[in-house]
Amino acid sequence: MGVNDRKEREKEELRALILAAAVEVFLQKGFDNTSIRAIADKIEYSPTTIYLYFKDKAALFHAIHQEGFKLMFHHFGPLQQVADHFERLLLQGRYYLDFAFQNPELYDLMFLQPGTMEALPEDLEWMEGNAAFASLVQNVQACIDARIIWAESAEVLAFTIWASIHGIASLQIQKRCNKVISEHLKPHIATLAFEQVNLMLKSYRIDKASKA
Amino acid sequence: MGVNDRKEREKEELRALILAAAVEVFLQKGFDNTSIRAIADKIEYSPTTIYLYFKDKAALFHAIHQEGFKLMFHHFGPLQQVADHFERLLLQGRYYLDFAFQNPELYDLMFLQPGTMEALPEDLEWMEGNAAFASLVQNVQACIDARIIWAESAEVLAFTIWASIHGIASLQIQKRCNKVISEHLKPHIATLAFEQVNLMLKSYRIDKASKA
DNA sequence: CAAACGTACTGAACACTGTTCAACAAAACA
DNA sequence: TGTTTTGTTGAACAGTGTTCAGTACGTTTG
Repeated sequence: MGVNDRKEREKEELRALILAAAVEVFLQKGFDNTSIRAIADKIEYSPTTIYLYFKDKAALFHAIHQEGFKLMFHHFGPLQQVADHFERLLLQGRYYLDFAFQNPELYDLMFLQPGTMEALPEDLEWMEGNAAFASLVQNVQACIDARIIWAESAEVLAFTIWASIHGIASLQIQKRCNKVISEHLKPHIATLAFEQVNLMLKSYRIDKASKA
Repeated sequence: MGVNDRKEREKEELRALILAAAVEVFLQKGFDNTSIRAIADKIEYSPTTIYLYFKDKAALFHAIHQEGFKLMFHHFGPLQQVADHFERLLLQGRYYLDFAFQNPELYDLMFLQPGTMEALPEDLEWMEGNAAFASLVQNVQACIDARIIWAESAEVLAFTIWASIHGIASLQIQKRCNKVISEHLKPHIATLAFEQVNLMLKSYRIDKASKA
């Protein structure tokens, strides 16, 4: 049955085409101004066609949000080469912030838009988010096991770390930073953020002096 | 001219009526489902009338956001009675999180929705946010001056504190918490958040042992 | 008191949005 | 060749923010 194979391939291709166009429009015009009709126009198909490949607009945005996570995991790739546990944890924080600052619209969709969570397919788990958080917990646990840092619960500490870094990213992306911070500090927000991450993580570090 | 006075009073009253209805619909139906027509229906006026009192939907939401800040400042009221600088700073963190958890929709509008910032009247300053941040900076500065905590810059530390707490509030309100945190931790998110605030603030405290 | 004015208000319309459904054309199969 | 399946779409529905010409009423003036 070579015919069915080809048809399935073509279906996959059109789905990918729609998704690519959706990402493009989304990154160009932002969340609120991304309409089904605009996406359809871009690929020269009828708006109705999109509904044959995605249940509704929420499902389409969920697919975009998945692309965002793919990109983020790709961004995290180099971490696997870092052997030192604490260094790896530090870097993950930096890479996370890097990703947020470099892809504000995607970060918004992944971690800020509430709709993205409400539209999880069939109320299943948030796989992408869980995977990302699990990798953070794992890195924290490695530090605890190696007695580099101390914490009662790796999960709680990981959540704390995540919240702090996310807070900076969120304030920046949702434009609360620039309205509040002094003019002379604005160019250094990214630097400040990194220093903050370092400082926070190091405050959990077991003091080597107290060991001796 | 008693007539003009009365007219101005009536105009003010209708504006207040529209705003109250807008807040009510907003708190009931959420940001996305608050339509001009729904607000107009509630007060039995034509949708067109609303545009005689508010330039557009963004201006109306800006007014709601102002109401939110009024409520928050009211929430902060008891702080003025707290004489101990460090205790006051701690409490401000708790009250801020309290406010966020108790008024998620308002917090969303005030600190998360990007539209709220883009629609500042005539690109002026973000007065409400600036005032709130200034009060935090002031409390931090008081702690620094009293040599309770150490920091190079009160503003930078205030920003760091704000970002951390906002991060927790943001993850909670935008529903990323419940999807990622273990089942047994969920009932304690608020508690965890408070402990996190305490821990973070205390890590900046000047160690009394090192003084001696 | 009656006519003119000013203004608070509105109905209808425009251009958009997401979404659905009956209709159609073309490809696949018999 | 005739039938069925499949991919695609135009038109429509209900909703959105917003505008503008028009109305109706309270106030001021002649």
